[in-house]
Amino acid sequence: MEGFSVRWRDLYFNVEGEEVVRRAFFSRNPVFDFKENELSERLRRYFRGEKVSFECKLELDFPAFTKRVLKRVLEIPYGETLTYGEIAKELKSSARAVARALSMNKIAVIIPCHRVVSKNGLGGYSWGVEVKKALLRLEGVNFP
DNA sequence: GAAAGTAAAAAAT
DNA sequence: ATTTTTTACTTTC
Repeated sequence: MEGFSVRWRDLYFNVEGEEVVRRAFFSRNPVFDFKENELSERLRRYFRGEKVSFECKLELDFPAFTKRVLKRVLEIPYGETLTYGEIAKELKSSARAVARALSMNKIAVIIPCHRVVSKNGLGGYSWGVEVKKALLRLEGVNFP
């Protein structure tokens, strides 16, 4: 299996896939060899707190609605957040459906689903809300 | 096709 | 501040 892992605090961020990103997720231990490429370099800078954007090909093998949600989330700029409801309104859907679509996101950070929060509260995150909070703080967003 | 299951939001209490 | 509708989309019968 090809990919790379970069360390961030006490976690490892793993990206699976070379040309096309298949998955990206956090884990306690590295699951790939440390291989450098352009994307890993950007991620390293991102985790250092630099404002970087990721342009890479993603494998989105999802139903139509889910893809629309993910594509919209991809456009949220660094350091900004939207609520599930706001996205739902744009897509003429409901907050609950948007949340469900996001929960299928296999590609953390690169698809910035951590920038989607609930209206009063934080919402959820597949790799734990602590990670979500840490990512938001890294981008300069404050949370109670 | 129907019903359950959501990482939500608004309304009601 | 907690509880109860309302909500729409995927998944799984």
